[in-house]
Amino acid sequence: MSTIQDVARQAGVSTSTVSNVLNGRTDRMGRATLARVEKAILALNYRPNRAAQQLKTGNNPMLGLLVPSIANPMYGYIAREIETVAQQKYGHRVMLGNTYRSKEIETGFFDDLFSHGVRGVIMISSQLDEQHLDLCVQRGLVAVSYDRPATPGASPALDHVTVDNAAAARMAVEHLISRGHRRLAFATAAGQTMSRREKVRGFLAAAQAAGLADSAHVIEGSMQAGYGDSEMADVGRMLAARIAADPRRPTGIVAVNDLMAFGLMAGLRDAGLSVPADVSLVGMDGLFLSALMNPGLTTVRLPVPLMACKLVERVIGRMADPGIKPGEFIFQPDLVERDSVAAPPQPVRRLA
Amino acid sequence: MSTIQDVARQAGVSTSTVSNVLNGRTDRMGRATLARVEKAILALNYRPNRAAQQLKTGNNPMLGLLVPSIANPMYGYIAREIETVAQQKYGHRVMLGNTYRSKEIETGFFDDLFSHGVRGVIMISSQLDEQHLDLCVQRGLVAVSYDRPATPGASPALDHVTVDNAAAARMAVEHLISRGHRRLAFATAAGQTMSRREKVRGFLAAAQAAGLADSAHVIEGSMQAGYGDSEMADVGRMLAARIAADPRRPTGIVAVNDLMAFGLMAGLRDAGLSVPADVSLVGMDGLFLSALMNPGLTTVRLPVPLMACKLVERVIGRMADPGIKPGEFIFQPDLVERDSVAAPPQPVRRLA
DNA sequence: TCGTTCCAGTAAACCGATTTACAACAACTG
DNA sequence: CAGTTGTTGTAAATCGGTTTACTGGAACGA
Repeated sequence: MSTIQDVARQAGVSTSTVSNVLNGRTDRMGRATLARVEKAILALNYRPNRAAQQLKTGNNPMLGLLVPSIANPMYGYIAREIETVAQQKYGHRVMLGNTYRSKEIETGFFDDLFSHGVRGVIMISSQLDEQHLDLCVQRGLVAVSYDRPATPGASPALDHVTVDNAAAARMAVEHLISRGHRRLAFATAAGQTMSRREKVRGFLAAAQAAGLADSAHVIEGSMQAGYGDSEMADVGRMLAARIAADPRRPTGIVAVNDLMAFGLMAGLRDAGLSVPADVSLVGMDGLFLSALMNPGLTTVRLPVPLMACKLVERVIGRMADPGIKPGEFIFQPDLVERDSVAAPPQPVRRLA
Repeated sequence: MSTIQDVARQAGVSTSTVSNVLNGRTDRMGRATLARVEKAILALNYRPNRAAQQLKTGNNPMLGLLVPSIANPMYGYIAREIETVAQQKYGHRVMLGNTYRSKEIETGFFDDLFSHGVRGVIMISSQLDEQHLDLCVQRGLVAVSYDRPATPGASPALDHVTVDNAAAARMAVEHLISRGHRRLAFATAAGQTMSRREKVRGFLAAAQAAGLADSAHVIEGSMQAGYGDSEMADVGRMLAARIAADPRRPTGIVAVNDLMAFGLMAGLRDAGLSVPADVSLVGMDGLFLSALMNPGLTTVRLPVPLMACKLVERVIGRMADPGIKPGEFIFQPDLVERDSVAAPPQPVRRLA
């Protein structure tokens, strides 16, 4: 690997001049000098050593990206978008970490970000407890959080980029109601996250607004590990068994996310129930996989590419200009209709 | 952020001594001194600056990880395993990049690895052309490649960790044959990769061995973008339409991977065909999602966690000891039987 | 007592960039 | 001609660690 000294020697100038070229201060030298330096850079295939740059300047064109589990297709999708815009639009690389929703792992990741001189991080995780985040923000990290609204009253030290989760739940409920459903359920996993809480709130509010407060319930399955990829679907599957066993079961179910919906579909099938003939189902996320399910899953789609752009734009923007105040950015989802919702089954009238 | 100087001052020793503590050379000092230094480190919550360490020592506890697209659930799964063992077992972080199977993007990633002082990279991508890899290996990168066997004759500069793709295809074929299928197809996407080539070879060989050479065909769908996540399923969907339209269509299909199988299932359904009543289907990969499909997808499962361990072990091992020669590590897959394979439909006997 | 060895620890060079302060020298200006 | 300004460039300090070569003193042996 060649160094700035090699380039300087080759071009017959000082390292300062090479550095000036590197940093666009080309007005400080003659045209001929500039040309010589550029030629030398090309000839040696020179690339500045980031470690040295960073040591001196204190920052690193890199972003931290924390996801609960990159094996979750939703997080994989978001991560793809984030990495792509960070790289192509801003020239930043990304350092990836799976947190498994563990506070210790998150804290360890922050430590490593610091020691690597990374100053910005995108957090895809919406644990209720934000304290350890505040701590790392105090230490100087620029953090942007996905999928959780700002905690009212808490110090707004983070940016929040999120979908309107309550609206998403409302859209799902209204869709089911418009098809004639009256007995509704919201299927979710144990473990509070901000987004789940918001979705539950939206679900309940929408049901109440339609006068269905008494026949809308939240069903919660427990998770062992607590992060969700395959486990989320497993929870759905178990939940489906519970639902199927209930004689007064709901006819329309809203799933907290697509993976849960996939599990629910499989579980209902296991129990001999048909979607949508026996029960209708609406997912949330809009994974490309939802189009491949049988039946195709009706789902509330998040504008992932837009949100990813905003996430990256905010971290990098705020790293460049610390004067920018953290903000909250709420995106609107939309409903994608497929085949998992139909009219509720006609109750079989018992002959007395 | 506190520096080694702060620690030295606080403990009343020189920076060399602190450095010795940091690097485990505790025998070079008295017990009391060691204790003072350790106390100071704790008190200041000191973490060494990686950039400075790296600048001096020339390496960085970080790995590059290249995937075609992290939105592909299979790559997400592998990436999760890799990141987890790299971090937990070896204390290395990972820098992630989506290559979209573009040689330019890959090369750009290598450049950035160099400038960040990263010396090891895991490549999940099996393009036929390995030349640009050789180039970066020459420059001193330790590269480990997933899912491609070593090119015979080529310089074995890389480690190769791969599943026995030919055997995987053979298992799928033999399973179909054991259920009575005689007309077989292998569904794949355009664009040669090593693993696809091997699978095709295994498919054809197994068919021939069973005396079915004339009724086993490879069906190839074209891709625009060329990397595969949602696109791979789209190709499957299109391919299914083509298959359904064929009066002499195969009764048993092996898909190049699970995503392709998902697309195939959806496409066959679109065409009014039933899996497995009309056509049987075997996938490859063993995604957790394959268990959620309707019907559950029978698939050849790759031992992803084992392979991920080996990948990480090899890169890090070879970075530590350049004397280790690159090797080839082949893992065996296994068949997971679900509900997408049945006996072929009885041909309807036309009344003459 | 002198010379040697060992122990505990330090000073200083170095990794590869950035940046500040300054130096030549030419060209104006009054 | 002396003084000012502008242009083009450089020397050297610095970021935060690692590592080599060395030092002061105690302990030991002869």
